[in-house]
Amino acid sequence: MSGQPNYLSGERAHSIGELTREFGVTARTLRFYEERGLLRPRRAGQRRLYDRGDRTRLKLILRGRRLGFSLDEIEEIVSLYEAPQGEAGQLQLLLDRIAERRAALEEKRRDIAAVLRDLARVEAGCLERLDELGQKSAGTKRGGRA
Amino acid sequence: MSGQPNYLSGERAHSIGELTREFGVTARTLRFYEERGLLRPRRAGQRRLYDRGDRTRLKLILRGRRLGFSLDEIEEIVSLYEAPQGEAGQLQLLLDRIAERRAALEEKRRDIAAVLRDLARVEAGCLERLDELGQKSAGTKRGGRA
DNA sequence: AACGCAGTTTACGTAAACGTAAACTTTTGA
DNA sequence: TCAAAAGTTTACGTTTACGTAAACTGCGTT
Repeated sequence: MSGQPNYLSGERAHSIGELTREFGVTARTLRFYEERGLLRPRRAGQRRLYDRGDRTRLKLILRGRRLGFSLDEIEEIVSLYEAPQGEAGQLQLLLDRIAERRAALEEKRRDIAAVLRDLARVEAGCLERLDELGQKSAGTKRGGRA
Repeated sequence: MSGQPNYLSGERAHSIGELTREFGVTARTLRFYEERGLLRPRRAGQRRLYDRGDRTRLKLILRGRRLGFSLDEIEEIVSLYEAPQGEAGQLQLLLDRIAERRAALEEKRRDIAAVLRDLARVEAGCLERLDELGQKSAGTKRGGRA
């Protein structure tokens, strides 16, 4: 528990190259996210330095991306995590926005469940059909078990 | 159970305008999906006629879209549902593709769970803070309960 | 000194998924 | 019958999320 800011604490900051390898994104992507205001790494001269907070943000961003959110939406979501502890009105607004996001996520969850269910049905049909074929083949070519 | 094709059965086919209203998409979108091969409504002269099958496909497409899949991925998913009942090799391939899709969906599911968990944490912090404010306000201005 | 490597800015290019406008035909209600 | 409404094709425009290329800087080798 030191009051030191991140860049003075034990953990090393990472170069852009390290980040690209760790997260499987290109440097262009990281710079683009910065340009969009989604990331704000500090600098050592020109070079960007990404600390733990930046990596956390990036994880959130990529999670949102995998879920098909636009960068605008991602920005909104990420901003929820870093809300400024305002007064009652602000807090209520924040709660409302959280509720909205939750609703969107739960729709996605239902969609996923539906697709998974359908896939399971197709798979079952597939296996059944394979089983039939197996039977036939077993009758036709004398053994069955190779 | 009639052997009749859809367009001879009881249910009416729908115009493009009806579809746009039912699903909240533009006609442009429906034509675009057709151009991409995702939909194949039959025609009465020039006009498109969408039957039950087309509406089912559209539902699948929109579900995929909400989940952030590209139209290419959606095409792949939808094609899984209408696989041609091939022989063993084909079936195995189909099973493999189903497994891939399932994996992708389950990653999304985990991502959703993670975001929901984080949102719940932020929400809890929010409520706690609101509670504190409520206490203070209650002490300050004599009543508390409005 | 020269080189290569990682990083930087600037700027134009691109694929996906439609939006929008024009010009035309077909349906349909008054 | 005739004008509005709905639908059609064709074609260019737009936004998002980066890709790609050029030209430059600083640093550690060799």
